[in-house]
Amino acid sequence: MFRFNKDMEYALISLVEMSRQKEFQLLSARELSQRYAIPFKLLARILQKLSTDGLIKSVKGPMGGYRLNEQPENIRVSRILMAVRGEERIADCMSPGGDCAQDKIGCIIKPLIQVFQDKWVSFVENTTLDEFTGSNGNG
Amino acid sequence: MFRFNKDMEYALISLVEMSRQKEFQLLSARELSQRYAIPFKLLARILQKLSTDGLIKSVKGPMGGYRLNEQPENIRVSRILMAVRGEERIADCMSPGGDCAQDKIGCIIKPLIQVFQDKWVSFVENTTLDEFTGSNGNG
DNA sequence: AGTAATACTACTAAATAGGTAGTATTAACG
DNA sequence: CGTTAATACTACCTATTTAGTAGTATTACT
Ligand code: FES
Ligand code: FES
Repeated sequence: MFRFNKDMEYALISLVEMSRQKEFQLLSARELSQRYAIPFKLLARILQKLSTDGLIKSVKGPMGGYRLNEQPENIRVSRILMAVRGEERIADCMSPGGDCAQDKIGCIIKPLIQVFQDKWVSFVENTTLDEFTGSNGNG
Repeated sequence: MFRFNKDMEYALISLVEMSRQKEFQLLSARELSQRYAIPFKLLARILQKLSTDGLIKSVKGPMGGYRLNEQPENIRVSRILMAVRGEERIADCMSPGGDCAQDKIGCIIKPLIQVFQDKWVSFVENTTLDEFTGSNGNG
């Protein structure tokens, strides 16, 4: 609960790495997979999602690979989440029209859940990739 | 990923309900279980965790049950999380001494993960139960 | 033609979440 | 003192989600 999963971790690693490439220089799934010991096919699938979204650009064939399609300062964490995981809420009842079983008497914790949801959305909307690419703490 | 699970949902419902009881009045697991259609044994186990933590007080025997052991304004969400789930981070590498596989070259996304971790902790530390007990939005 | 890259889909394994069951302990009440 | 209704604890099972594997198709450089 409330944990980054591997897909997001791999997506973030890939995007940060790409942001460090020289402009228009491509980075292949194979290269990333080996550099970070990430299962190749798994990583490829994630990169394809980022590509479908338009966050990154893909080039097929030998010498192909991926590169960022946006400036890091324009890449919001919310967009990465959307590309990799699709639309997601912190609880089912936060979906449009969604609700839990206690609708008759009114759910007593919905306001609480809503506060979490709003804060979360605000956070991922206001956090961009470039905030992290500069400082490379070891660890 | 980043979703409330049932345990937390049930814990929150229980705590908010207790905060609405008259002072020192007990609420039993059976009553809560029926009122919210929550599996009894499952709910009982969660309440026992809250009791072990000291968040709520338990009374055994007929006429027994649970009541809040703290003022709602002193119950931080972080404490509820700790009682129900134990120590948890948004990623393994956020644990003391923890790290991902890329320690040689320095993990490029650790600063990013750290930002999330810090913001998250700050949020759950600064959010208390009483912020929600007043407004009971239906839905 | 051969090869090295992405694209797509189906499947499997591992981990987590959610729920069930049974027994022990405690205390009110007749 | 026995019955009963409550919490306390532990083991187990099932369902869902996460993580990883496999195979094939497509594209384009050489
Ligand atoms: S409506 Fe969200 S938990 Fe009840
Ligand atoms: S140290 Fe946290 S993902 Fe690398």
